[in-house]
Amino acid sequence: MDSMIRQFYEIPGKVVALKAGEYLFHEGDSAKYFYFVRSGQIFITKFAESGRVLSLRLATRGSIIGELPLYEENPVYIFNAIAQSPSEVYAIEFPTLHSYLEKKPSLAINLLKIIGMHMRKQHSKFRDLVLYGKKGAIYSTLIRFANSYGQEVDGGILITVPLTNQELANYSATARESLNRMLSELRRQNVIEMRDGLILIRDINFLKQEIQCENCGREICNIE
Amino acid sequence: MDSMIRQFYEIPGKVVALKAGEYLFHEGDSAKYFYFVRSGQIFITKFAESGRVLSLRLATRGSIIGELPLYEENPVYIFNAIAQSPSEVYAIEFPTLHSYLEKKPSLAINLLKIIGMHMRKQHSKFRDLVLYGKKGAIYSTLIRFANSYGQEVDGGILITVPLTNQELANYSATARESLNRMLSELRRQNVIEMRDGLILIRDINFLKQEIQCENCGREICNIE
DNA sequence: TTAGCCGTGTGATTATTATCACTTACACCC
DNA sequence: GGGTGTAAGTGATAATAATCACACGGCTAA
Repeated sequence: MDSMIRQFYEIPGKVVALKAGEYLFHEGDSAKYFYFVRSGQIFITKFAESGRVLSLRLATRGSIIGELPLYEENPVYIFNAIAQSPSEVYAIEFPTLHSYLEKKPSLAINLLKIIGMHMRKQHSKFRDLVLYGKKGAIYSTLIRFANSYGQEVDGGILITVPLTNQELANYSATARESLNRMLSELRRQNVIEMRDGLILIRDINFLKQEIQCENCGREICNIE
Repeated sequence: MDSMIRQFYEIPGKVVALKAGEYLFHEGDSAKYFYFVRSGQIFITKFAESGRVLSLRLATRGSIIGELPLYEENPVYIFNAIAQSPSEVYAIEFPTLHSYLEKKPSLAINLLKIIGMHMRKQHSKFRDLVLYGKKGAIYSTLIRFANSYGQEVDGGILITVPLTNQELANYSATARESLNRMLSELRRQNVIEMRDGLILIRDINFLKQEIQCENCGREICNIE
């Protein structure tokens, strides 16, 4: 993925540094920049009027952000982007990106590839949620986090991002209590365990089986 | 949308004619062609092992199909495409499309625009389902069909595509019986009515309010 | 040291949705 | 006209998930 991104560094833009918790943009803001992440992690979320929060991605080095309104008339961000940890992003103005895309076909094709990958991710997430309910959403989220931020340790895969139950619930569009109960159940079944406040997945195959994972690969089945 | 598609006609390809009910491709088939629809309507669906069917789109004139695996290593269709009525599609081989995209930046940019639009559609569908449950999925499906295939008539908007309850349920990932009950409820509330086997939406604003429609416009809120 | 806050865990209850089982309605064909 | 098939409609029940209420533990700031 990094190789596809490299090309974008040649486009003039600016580096933006963010502290943990700082917003890069809010949904509804008029959209001026296309971003990609140089370092750190960025939450992508959406608010519901009811007060609920829907978490969509946790972008990391090499992820692009804010690409959706690229060719809109009055571009507006439809998500929030919030730094989870201190982060740096590279910001390119839409008109600048437009002109480079017109001049450099290989750049446009790379962007096509990246966005195509995003589509695939979304489809697979949609599938998991729709066909296997909340359980599907939660198991799928765990697998995605493992693929993006998992580290092989003795006993399984450690998800190296600290996540509260509430945050995990936001990713699976679930009530915190429901998520909590399902995690307890998984713990009882020895599928996961907690280690220093992080989740250790002991039996990822169990999760995959339950949601009839199509083994689409880490390129697609991730949370970035 | 048509203007964006016109360019693709200049690429060498072949016309494929389909009878109603005929498959253009099955999920799992190795993918060789990128298609766009010249006439007729094409169902895009996905099967679950449980026997359930998930309907995703009803493509029509100007819609592109099979774009997802365009840049995959071993491209495979991940959906089924079935003609709903007698249809014609234009088929372009992936390598041919690749070379044209490299030569004509404006073509790549048009494809970017189209795929970007698809992303927006998907996101809004995901939102409706996730935040407002099955009711959200069903109301959203009705609104999308109205936007794509609705005709203003006396008393409301007539959805000019014949749809069984089962088919509608597949679009909303709902049990037929649940869908049926919700439609009955909407009929009782005078929000919809049946006319010659088609659905007439008498009060689309009711549907929009219930799911906190963001009024994203027909370009996005459709089923194509 | 202690009060306050935050996150976790859990029981009880309610709301939503699926499933099962069946009836009715209608079109089509012999 | 009767038989067959397919879709619609509906009651009863079960499964799933949300909501409400509250207890507990750990951390921290006064």
